[in-house]
Amino acid sequence: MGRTSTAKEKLLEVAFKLIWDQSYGSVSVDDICQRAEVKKGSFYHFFESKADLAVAAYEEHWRVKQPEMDRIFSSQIPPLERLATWAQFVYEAQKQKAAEHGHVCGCPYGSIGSEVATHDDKIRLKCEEMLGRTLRYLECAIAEAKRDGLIDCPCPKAAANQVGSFVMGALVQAKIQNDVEVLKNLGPTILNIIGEKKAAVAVSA
Amino acid sequence: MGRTSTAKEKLLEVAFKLIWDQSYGSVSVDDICQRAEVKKGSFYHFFESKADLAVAAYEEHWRVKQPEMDRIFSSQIPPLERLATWAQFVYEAQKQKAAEHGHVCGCPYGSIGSEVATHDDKIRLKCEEMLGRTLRYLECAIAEAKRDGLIDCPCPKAAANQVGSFVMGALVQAKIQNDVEVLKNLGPTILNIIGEKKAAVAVSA
DNA sequence: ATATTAGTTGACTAGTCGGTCAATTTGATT
DNA sequence: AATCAAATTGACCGACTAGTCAACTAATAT
Repeated sequence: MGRTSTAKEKLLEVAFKLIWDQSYGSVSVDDICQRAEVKKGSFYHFFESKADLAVAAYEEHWRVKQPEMDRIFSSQIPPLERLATWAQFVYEAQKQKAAEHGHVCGCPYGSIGSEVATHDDKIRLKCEEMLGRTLRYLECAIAEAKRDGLIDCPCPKAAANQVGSFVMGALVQAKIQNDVEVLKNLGPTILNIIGEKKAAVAVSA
Repeated sequence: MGRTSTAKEKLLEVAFKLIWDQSYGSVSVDDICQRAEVKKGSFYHFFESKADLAVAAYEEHWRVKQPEMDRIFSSQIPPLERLATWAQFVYEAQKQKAAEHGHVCGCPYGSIGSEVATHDDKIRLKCEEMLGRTLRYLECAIAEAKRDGLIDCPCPKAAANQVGSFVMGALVQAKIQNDVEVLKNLGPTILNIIGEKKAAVAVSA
């Protein structure tokens, strides 16, 4: 039935990259079409609006990202090591992005989410959802660390939120200062927030 | 010499409010002029560009905010209490803003800063400066708490950055979730991050 | 009173914005 | 080979964008 096309996929990919690299408001539909080598008419054949494309682009991005997250947060890996690996991953990913684009790009959920939060509920809700999915990995790892007696943490869910806030804030700072090195050592602070038990005997001395 | 005017001050005030409430990109010069009851011609009599206005608005905002920060971080107050008061202040301020505008507004430095970071260096640098000024209060309080032996903290400056990241991230999350209650109990986590000494004897048991 | 200077005004530009649409082309199915 | 649905195209829309400017007004200092 009818002809086939890769235009939709190209649009999703280009849109996510462009919006992440710049911002939602400063990237126009024309920009996206030009970079995707797709005419605007085709754009509106596949998407109802710019906001709809953004939401779809987030979902497509997650489809690619999830396996990576599943690997980092694999049950085969000790829970605290998962968090350390994730922290390192965040740093490395930002470093690579920064090298590609010439500046720190920050968190695509946090930056765009807080940009449009007060005037585009569709995108805001999608960003909220993406954040929630990420926090679930954190909560799971923290809960398991607690079960293993590795940390002293009354509420894994609250702790996951705190860790999420800290990392998100660090990404915002890195973007504003345009300095990826802000993200170099998130790991230790994360462990500190969730109450890692350090050699307790030493404290009693 | 010549006639006097309050237009400039009105523009600064309205611009900051509007941009904070919405975003830099989605607020037009026309919007600002309309709300300030100033004609666009007058706008460009006082400011060279929209970006220039934004930078000036940040400075004007700080002029009003600084005394408040000086009071919260007064040397007369025990250092850890300063941090707790600030945490409470952030929460209360956001609650009031949210009640006024019908949605959480978040951090004017973080939100706008990360929105424009990759395509407006003037504003980015101003936001960086505003963040730096805020971090100085934190660092000072943390250093004093360390001096007083209240906390176990190797580097006050690094700790201040961590606290700043955490609070900033919490503000982003609050904005994206449009829920001010995310900010209700920042205090304890802040103390946790900077290594508050809890009854050490209990740990040795 | 008058010259000077600062502020005001509204019409104007050229370009961009998100979005529309009818005509056309294409490729897979039959 | 014919059919039909899906994809492409480019011209087009009205609204809006940041920014300009020459004419005008009014307050102040002399």
